[in-house]
Amino acid sequence: MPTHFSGSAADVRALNLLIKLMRASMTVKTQLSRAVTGHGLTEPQFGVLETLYFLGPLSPSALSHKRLSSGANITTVLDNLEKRELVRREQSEEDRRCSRVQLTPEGRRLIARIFPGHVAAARELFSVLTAAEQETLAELSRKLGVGIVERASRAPKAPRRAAQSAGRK
Amino acid sequence: MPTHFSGSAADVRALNLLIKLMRASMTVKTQLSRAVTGHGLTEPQFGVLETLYFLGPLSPSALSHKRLSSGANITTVLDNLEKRELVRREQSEEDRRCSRVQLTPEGRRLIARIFPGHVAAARELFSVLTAAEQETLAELSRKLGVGIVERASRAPKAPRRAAQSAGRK
DNA sequence: TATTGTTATACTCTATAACTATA
DNA sequence: TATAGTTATAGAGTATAACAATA
Repeated sequence: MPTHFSGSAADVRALNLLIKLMRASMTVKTQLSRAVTGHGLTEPQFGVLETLYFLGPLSPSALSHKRLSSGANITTVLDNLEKRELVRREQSEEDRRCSRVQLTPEGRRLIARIFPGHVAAARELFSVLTAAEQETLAELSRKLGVGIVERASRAPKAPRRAAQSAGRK
Repeated sequence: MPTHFSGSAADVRALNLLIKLMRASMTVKTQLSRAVTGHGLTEPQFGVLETLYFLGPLSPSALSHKRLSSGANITTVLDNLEKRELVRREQSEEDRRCSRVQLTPEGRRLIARIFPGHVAAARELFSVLTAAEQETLAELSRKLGVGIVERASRAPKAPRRAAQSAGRK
């Protein structure tokens, strides 16, 4: 798509970056998802297991924040994982509205078995870049991701940074 | 998740890059999708319209290759676009198995209206990086994406380049 | 026989809104 | 009233397999 588009230099640069970045990330994602689907897991399911594996038991609402999806959606994904007995929900005793989601032994076993291969596959894919290039790419990605989130939180709605709560009331 | 993982230096580097790259691309994608869903389009629908807009009429099979999804899936997405009269299918006269998918005037109008804002939004997001950083990120992304695809096509199935058809029979 | 495309089928994901239980 | 989570509902995406039409 890079052709046919005429705009400012900044527009052309942005579009070029957008295409390259999306294509690269999609390619990586697609390649890596093979290992995951091979174990009968969908990508969201894998993401939830991985999150629980590294962060420990979490409430559904915490999971929905971490995974950036709605509560109802997390409920669905957890239902599917619970059917396969990979996670378990336990009700909290202090606040009985809350629950804690944790890996079952089988769930832990599965993610522990998949994860090293997942990393190895990523290492293999990334080996088309030198170590230095990988580090540069990681750093620029980090700066981009963090920068966007920070900017968004600084100016929740308005396009310019203006004191929003000081506006009309 | 970067914590808690112990592996070789290459593994740690790969996992770090994977997390940063996926997070950045997801953040960009999520931000940009708002404009698209605002027009009642899903991401796959937008992708198909965009592809037809820049490449002209294509067959469903060509679309499924471009978009990296199955033929049946493209059929579904095209059905949904056709319901809204944004694309039209025409049967080829030479090879009557084939068809050509093209934008309707409304489809062209819609994508032409959305696309500039899409680019502008990308430009705005990427402005957290300098122009030089954007170019570096694009170049490394390109190298990564192209490198993976080339490597995969060189060794279609086997992990090592060995004459596959010379194996057992 | 091989190719193009659709149908049939079956899930999973996803969101919004309404609801339950608790605080 | 507000919060945590589920249910209800609806639709879109996705894939595999079977099929039709054509080459």
